[in-house]
Amino acid sequence: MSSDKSQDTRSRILDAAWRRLESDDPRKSRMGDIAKEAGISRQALYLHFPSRTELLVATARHLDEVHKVDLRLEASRAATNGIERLDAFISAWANYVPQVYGVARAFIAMMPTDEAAAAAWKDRQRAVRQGCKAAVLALHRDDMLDPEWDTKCATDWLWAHLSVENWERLVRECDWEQEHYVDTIQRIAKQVLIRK
Amino acid sequence: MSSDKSQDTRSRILDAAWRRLESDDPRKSRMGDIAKEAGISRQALYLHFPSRTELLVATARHLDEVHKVDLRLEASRAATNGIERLDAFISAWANYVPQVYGVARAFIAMMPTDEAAAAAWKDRQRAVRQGCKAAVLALHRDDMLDPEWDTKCATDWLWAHLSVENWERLVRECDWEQEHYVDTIQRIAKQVLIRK
DNA sequence: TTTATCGCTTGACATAGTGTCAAGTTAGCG
DNA sequence: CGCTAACTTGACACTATGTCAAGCGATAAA
Repeated sequence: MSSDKSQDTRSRILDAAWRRLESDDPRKSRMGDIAKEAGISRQALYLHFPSRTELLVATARHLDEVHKVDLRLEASRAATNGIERLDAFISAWANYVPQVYGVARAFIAMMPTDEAAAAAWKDRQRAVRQGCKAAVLALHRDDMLDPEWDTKCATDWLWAHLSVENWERLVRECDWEQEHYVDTIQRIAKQVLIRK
Repeated sequence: MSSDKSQDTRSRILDAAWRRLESDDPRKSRMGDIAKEAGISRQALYLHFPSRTELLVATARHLDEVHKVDLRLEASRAATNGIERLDAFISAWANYVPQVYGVARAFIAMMPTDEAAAAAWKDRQRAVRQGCKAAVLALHRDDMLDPEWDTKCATDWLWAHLSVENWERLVRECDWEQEHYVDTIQRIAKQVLIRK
């Protein structure tokens, strides 16, 4: 199960999946396409992953590890005050989005039909929401949260505002520069959440 | 082509499609399900609509007519100043979203795979964006647009903020009351777009 | 040197949903 | 009576996922 060769192939599959999902035509990310990209047969894929959903979940986790998401988000927890923390969290997450975009899109596409994919994606979303909540609570502790908001709704809004779909719309469809996106979202978040 | 009976069946199909898309389990909106709901055979559907995509497009247009979207959005154009216009447009659109949600979700689900569905949905989106643009330009004419923004980016942001996905997240997933959603989005839009 | 096992291949097949095709039925109408 | 429009039934092609079975080659253990 965990021989060198098997592990090596597994990595090649995950890389191949990522490459296809990130490519020009992400519709060419069927099991056969990914297998071909990895240089193995379609059936061999199923020897490593029981389903497309599981493969995508593994690919997402793989990306998390490669890009050390934990560390990135950790940094925002180190901020000394609520505002810095908000900025740091937004910057950390918003700059990770472009790198998981391919995988995210695949999950979003599968959600309506695939129960398991929907669950996996929601789970990841929950983690982001957790970060939003922490940022909002930090603001609240500093008595910096605009009294128009309760912490629950503020978290909801921030989370929605940081969604992959929002990023997709602004950066991919409206051609915002990534940097402009991050700056603008930070500015708006502060403007909306922080007491005047 | 335009006999009474044929037109009547067509309406029944559109109603049936809408009902299924809006139902508890919208995955049960396959061609067979919709046909059954309309009380005809699956094949008869294809006598009226050449494809599922075309059926959805027709359903969306049907809803637009039934709910008189043109009139609703017209009202926002009558506002005397930019701020009123922004409020009116947001209220008009945001209160229409719940009624097209089922159809919207179906389009969103088909987008990644179906070229024609993607085009049709983007076309509808363009219309909303047009409304956003008009509202932003009205603000700009009143010299009320925050100088942080140029009109293009302000339009982009407002459009993203009013997306169906955003509504879905806040109202369906986070359990906001529709009224609370509308009020909050209006408040934020003003806070973000209007010069201090 | 034989034997077993692991990782993989090839090819056939089940399933679900869309869309096509062909032949037949039924109701209304001149 | 016979025509036509609207619809039915049933078979089929296609695509993508996922399953199953048989076989093959290299490596490692007896």
